[in-house]
Amino acid sequence: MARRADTIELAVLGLLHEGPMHGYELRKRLNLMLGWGRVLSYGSLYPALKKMLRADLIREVAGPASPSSRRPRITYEVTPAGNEHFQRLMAEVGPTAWEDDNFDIRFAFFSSTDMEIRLRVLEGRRSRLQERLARVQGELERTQAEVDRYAAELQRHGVESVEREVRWLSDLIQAEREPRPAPSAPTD
Amino acid sequence: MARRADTIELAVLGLLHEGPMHGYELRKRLNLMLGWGRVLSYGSLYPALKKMLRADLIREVAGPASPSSRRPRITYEVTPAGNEHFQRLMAEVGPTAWEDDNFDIRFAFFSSTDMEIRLRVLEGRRSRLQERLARVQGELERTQAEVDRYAAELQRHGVESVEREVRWLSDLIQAEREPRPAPSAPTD
DNA sequence: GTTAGCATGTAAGGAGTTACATGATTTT
DNA sequence: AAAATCATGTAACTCCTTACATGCTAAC
Repeated sequence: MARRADTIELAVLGLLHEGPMHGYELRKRLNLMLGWGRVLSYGSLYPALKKMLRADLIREVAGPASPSSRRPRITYEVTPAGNEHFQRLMAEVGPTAWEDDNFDIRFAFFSSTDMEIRLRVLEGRRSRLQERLARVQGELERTQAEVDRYAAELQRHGVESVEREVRWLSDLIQAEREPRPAPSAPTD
Repeated sequence: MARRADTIELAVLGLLHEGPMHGYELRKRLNLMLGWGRVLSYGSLYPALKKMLRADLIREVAGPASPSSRRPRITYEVTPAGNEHFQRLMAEVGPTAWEDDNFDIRFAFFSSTDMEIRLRVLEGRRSRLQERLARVQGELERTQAEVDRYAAELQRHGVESVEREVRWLSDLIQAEREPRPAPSAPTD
């Protein structure tokens, strides 16, 4: 099943998909990629790598990729089993929280999957957002008068942001469905 | 100092500011208020209430607010010490992560603080976002060519969203600075 | 009469951060 | 020569979620 911890595995496998890397570089790339949102610490990355090594999802690369000199860096690459696991995680349909938490990472590695899965992920996210939107707007109407001015503004801004994201997803879904890879976005 | 756990305290104190409430209701209101983002479980709320009770931030309300009948609900109210603590948390300048994590909650309770603090919180958030924006955009330029199509689109969307939020904050800051609260009554 | 919602709590466990420990190499 | 950055790792601790335990009342 889709556990919480699979997030790191997904990210690591996705990055190693591009080529062998060692832990330090993995962390840098990851923190760059996530950008906004939490940064990953060594305290979670290295143990995760060890675990993945034991599970045969990744393996150490034999040849010393760097000429020599430096401290022995441990460079990893994906195993066939790791590749399978990656595809499974990319396609996985789990609890809402899991799918939402991992949307960004999945999206970032879309190039490494099929269109079928890309569409499923995009549409899944869109429908979850729309569902929440409906729920929140229903609650807004019900409690309309009694809410504080600032609380209301926060709600309004939240709704607006989510509506924007839904539009973004819709554009992406459409672009995904169209055969030709359009050069630029139609603007907003 | 500002610890991670203070988030719940801040939220509870802010809600109780509106009037006495029991745990169950507190949780409902909170999950409504947070809306998007994680929901709070009883497993964290009730222990937190106990802890706050011990710290004399809240106290049980004597009079049975509800006629009777129901299971004995424990209704809480804020103590003077709790009120002080609330104001301290609202004004607190801590590590970036803490301030960012708590921005929404603080904003939702803006009515319970002074304009001075509101401005500080809004401006603090804006400058942190702008800082990150500059950093990410710098990195985008540096790595421009080599990034994956989807990863790039995610970055672009992220930048756009943050830019929007900066504009939103700027509007709020300006509104806060203007003497007249344009649309409706001057105060509450 | 049984399901759903109200209401409060505890125990176990997951996940990740912080802080510590260590040492080489490059830049200033 | 010092400071920054590369590089890997461990241990303790925090915080929260899940699952369990309990029992009442309202609605269907």
